[in-house]
Amino acid sequence: MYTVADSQAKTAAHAVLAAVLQVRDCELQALLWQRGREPYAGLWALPGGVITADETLADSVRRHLAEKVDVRELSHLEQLETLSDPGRNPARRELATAYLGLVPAGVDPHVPEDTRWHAVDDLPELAYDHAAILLSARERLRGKLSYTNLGFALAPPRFTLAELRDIYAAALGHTVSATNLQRVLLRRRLLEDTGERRHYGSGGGRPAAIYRFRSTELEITDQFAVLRPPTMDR
Amino acid sequence: MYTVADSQAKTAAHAVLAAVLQVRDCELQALLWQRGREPYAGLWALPGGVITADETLADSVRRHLAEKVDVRELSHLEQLETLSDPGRNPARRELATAYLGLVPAGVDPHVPEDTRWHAVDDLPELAYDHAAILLSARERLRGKLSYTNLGFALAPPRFTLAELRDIYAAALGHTVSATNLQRVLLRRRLLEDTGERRHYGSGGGRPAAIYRFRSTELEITDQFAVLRPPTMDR
DNA sequence: CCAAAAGTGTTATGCTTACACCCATGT
DNA sequence: ACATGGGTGTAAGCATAACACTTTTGG
Repeated sequence: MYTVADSQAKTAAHAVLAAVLQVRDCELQALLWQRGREPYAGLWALPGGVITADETLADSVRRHLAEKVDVRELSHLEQLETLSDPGRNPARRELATAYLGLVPAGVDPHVPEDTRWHAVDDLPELAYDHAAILLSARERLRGKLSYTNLGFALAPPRFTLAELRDIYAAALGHTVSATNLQRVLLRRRLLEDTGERRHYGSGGGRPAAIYRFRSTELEITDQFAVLRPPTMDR
Repeated sequence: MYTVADSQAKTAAHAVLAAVLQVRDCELQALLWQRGREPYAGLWALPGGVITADETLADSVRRHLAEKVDVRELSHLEQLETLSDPGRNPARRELATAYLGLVPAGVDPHVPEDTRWHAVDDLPELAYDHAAILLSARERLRGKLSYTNLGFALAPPRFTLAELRDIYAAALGHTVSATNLQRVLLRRRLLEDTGERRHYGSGGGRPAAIYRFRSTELEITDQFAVLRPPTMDR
């Protein structure tokens, strides 16, 4: 026989979680908050919470994130996967749908006391299954940086190629050549030159052209290179 | 105040749906069942149903599919996305997590009366948002055929290259050259020669070598060609 | 004039498609 | 012998990485 408390616990059984990533100080960092109470008191967790009866999952993520970071700063939000292991939450049965959120470099949202940015390469101990979610979020980001225009979501509105190289290098986790990055992104027509010029580092040097992304909607820019259709048909 | 009926209705608010695909008659086909009652009576729908309190989503898909098709035939099952639009089900609030299931060519599972295979290129009218789910399942399949070894899940245990070409062509929706398919899959070491030989078509001709996939676990075989790390570091 | 940073030209490489040609078998 | 389909050799195309070299500024 169910009690009212049971029924409410059951209705609250779907949560959302957000892996919010930003390139800060030339590192890929994630937004985490420190749990105050059990379970996992003191450990760090992804922001999120339970959904209400009349909102979509994406709306719910935005609503919960609003407490942590100004949601207008979110340049991209996409669903990752839904976790359903009955034992993932020791307290009660809870499904959780994970999202990837991105914040452009350069902005520094005001975050609450218990919340902090952490380098994804040097994470503290995380609660629940959040560490695995965060790493899969990074994998998704790395993949999409390569075959879509998702860079727009990590880059500021305008940038030099050296700045963009640093952002890509931080997100991808390996060095990136500004020379080759420029050619790839220009040939694919992801970038356009604004005509402005700016200095990057401290010393002298030739001023860099300032670019912007041509589109801020996600587009697939490079269909998988393998097994593509013959050029004649289709 | 909640009643027991309410609480059960609420706990039943998470469903699973499966887009089960197989190459049949050189076409990519999907398993659909025809709804008997409202809403959407007479329209075709993806198999699925609500989850129970103690199963994972993947287990639930397998359980619901067991009524439609022998689950031992399923060569692959992966999660697609979770749909959450409050209006997607007119009767009640219901989240649904969609899965992609694959059945190898050659087997012909016994299916119930109300269930039939339909060519994905020539679908009947589908209930709910199932048409969009089915098309996104096909996109996922097409992508993964290109950069993983997922072909193992569509191919029979042993096959000639001509047979494999027909399977890839049906799934990808464009012609595929057996010559080039062989070279790509052999160089990536996805296939191995069993040493056996067999005739493919009706007439004469040189007998074809019989191959099998080296692995039947999903593996990423071609990291994105673009923006890969420099060969020196990492 | 020199250092520093940006950007271009050029070459090398790897993977792919396209296609001609050789191979093995049945009738 | 010849038709039929299987398989290999080879050339061409394309996108990328690598790197030398030129350009443009500040001091």
